[in-house]
Amino acid sequence: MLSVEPVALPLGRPREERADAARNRAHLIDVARQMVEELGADKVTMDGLAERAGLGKGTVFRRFGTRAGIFHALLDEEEKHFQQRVMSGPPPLGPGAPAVERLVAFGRARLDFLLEHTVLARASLDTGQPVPVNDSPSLFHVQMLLGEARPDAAASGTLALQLVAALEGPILLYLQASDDPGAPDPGAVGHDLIASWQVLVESVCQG
Amino acid sequence: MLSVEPVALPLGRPREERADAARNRAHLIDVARQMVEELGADKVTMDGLAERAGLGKGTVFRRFGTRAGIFHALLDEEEKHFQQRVMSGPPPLGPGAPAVERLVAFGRARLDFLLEHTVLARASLDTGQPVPVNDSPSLFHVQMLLGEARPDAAASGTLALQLVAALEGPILLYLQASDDPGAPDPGAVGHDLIASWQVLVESVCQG
DNA sequence: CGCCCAACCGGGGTAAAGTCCACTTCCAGC
DNA sequence: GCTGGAAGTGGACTTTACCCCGGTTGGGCG
Repeated sequence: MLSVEPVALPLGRPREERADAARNRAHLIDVARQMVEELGADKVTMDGLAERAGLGKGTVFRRFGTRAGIFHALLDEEEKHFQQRVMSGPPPLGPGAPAVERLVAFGRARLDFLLEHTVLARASLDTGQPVPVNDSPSLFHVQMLLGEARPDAAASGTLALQLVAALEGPILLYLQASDDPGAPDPGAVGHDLIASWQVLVESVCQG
Repeated sequence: MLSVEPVALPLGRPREERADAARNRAHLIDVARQMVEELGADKVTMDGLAERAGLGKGTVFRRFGTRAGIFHALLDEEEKHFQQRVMSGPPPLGPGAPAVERLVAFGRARLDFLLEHTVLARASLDTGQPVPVNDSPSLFHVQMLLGEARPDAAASGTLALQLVAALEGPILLYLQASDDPGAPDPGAVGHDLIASWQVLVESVCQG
């Protein structure tokens, strides 16, 4: 008990990411984005990415854990901008409007976002382990607004989860991103999804 | 132009599945089910299944196309029973009750079903190509009932799609099937999902 | 009953995800 | 600066989904 604890831990975190590691991550993300738009997401391979980035395959896996992790990382950068708009942009998407209006606006924005990034969003899905609900800003946001508009119904949290599923499920799970003629125009489908999202939200909030 | 067409095609289909092929399919499904409950779905391998069934790997792929196809086939058999109950069972799940009540009952039954078959349902998901919406009896059924209860809102079809996503998404996409202690009890979550499904449906149908 | 050919079978081959571990590099504390 | 050890790196290795194609067989038809 005579020894002193080495107290001075700079942050609560175990450790910061090392400088070279951060540099490699940034570079990998760069190269990955480039490869996605050049070859399509399904042609992006771990070996390919490693080679083109001039790094070892082990490095790629250490940074992203899994193939889906790469696309998740790419999507995350876009998501940051999106979150920015939601949290501190102008109403009704940002704060300052009634909860119901914000929910409707959020749905519209979210659908636009997903439609624009369908490929990444789907590729970032990892069969095997589910989407971590805990750190989903979407769920958090919907839960909050719903708690404001319908405190009773929002209590258990599952309603918010179902609403998020209603919002994201059609694009992540069901809809084809098909290019073949005769397929429904994605723009039109997006429009319809926005309209029925509004019906859904206004109904639930006693519109 | 003198030759006569060989008209007598017994069915509109190109051809029936050959007898030995059908036998092999049945056998494979049998062995697969056995392996799933013995080893868990993620330990079921194409080679393993082939070997244990005493067949070639090529045969397995020819029959099921893809790894996910196996689980899809397994799930399909259960799904048949489920559909049976929905289409011709006693009300309110079967016909004979008002549309809203049938929707609520359908949600409850569907959630029970998915909770019971979570592993298969998730394993049958194929990253790469989305769930085919066209031949989804669930969507068809919800669309029908919704058209009965809210013809105006159901018109575009997207609302039904979103409701199905609200029903299946939480289990297929978001919820952990985790066994670790401290995790939410799946039974309790199921109960909550059923309750908020009811809120959702009754709201949309002007409850 | 035997012919014929499309459907079917088998299993070796390929590609890509993910694991492992010996080696290298960063950086906090002296 | 120097140094100890934690963090990071590379690439061979393993595993597995999925492709391919030469050989086999079921079953409609003459």
